[in-house]
Amino acid sequence: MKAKPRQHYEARAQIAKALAHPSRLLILDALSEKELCVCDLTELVGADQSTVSKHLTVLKSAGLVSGRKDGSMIYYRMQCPCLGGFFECMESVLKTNLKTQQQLVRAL
Amino acid sequence: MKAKPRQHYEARAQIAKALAHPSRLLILDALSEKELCVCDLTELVGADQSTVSKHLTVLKSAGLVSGRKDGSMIYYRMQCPCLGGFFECMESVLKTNLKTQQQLVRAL
DNA sequence: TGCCGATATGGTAATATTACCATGAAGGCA
DNA sequence: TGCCTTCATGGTAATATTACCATATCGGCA
Repeated sequence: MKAKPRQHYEARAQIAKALAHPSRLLILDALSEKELCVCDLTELVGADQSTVSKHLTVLKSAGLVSGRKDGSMIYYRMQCPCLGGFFECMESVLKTNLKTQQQLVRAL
Repeated sequence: MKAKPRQHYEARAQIAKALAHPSRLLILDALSEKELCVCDLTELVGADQSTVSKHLTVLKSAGLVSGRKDGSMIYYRMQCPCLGGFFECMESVLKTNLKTQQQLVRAL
């Protein structure tokens, strides 16, 4: 591994941080199908509108979603098709973790 | 999208949180090449040994790395080959963000 | 213009994360 | 056994994240 500057990892950590909240993962999951307005997402998440708006700001700052203005509403959409691969990776990690736990239980 | 329980996203957020720190990304990057002991990683990260140990605990709890004991040392290794795909995804997001910024600058 | 619905932002309290120091536990070796 | 090295853990202070309320902004419409 060639040493990369701290800045390199800071930038990547920013993206990971944007993914590190259940509500934001839910939002991304919903947006992976079609674009939705803040009101749709607010209802979906079930939190205060301002809270959802701030989550969207985080996702947008990380470059994971983008907003399209239409009248008084703003439709958000996913910006990164590759995120699907990440979600699959998380699934496989969780599956592996589950197997590991089962083995531990069996060994009792 | 079929509605998934909150728990579903909580579990995934835990994994994303484990990735959401520059030092931990640096550690994973190093471990992607070969297994390393805590002392190697402590020197690499340049933080207190206890700090690095805690980072490793976070990564291990998330199921992203595993430790192998050898004498008085513990060698850590990556547990999830699929993480590479995630890193590529982050790269592509960062690249896209850069392009977007350049376009904004050009539009001035 | 005046009001309303949709979003964003500022303020603030609760909670979580992080780093370091001090210390504990366990293995290797004289 | 006693000491040293390696790693983990408890404590604590600084910082970051998060949620909600209140409010500002902006577009549409009467």
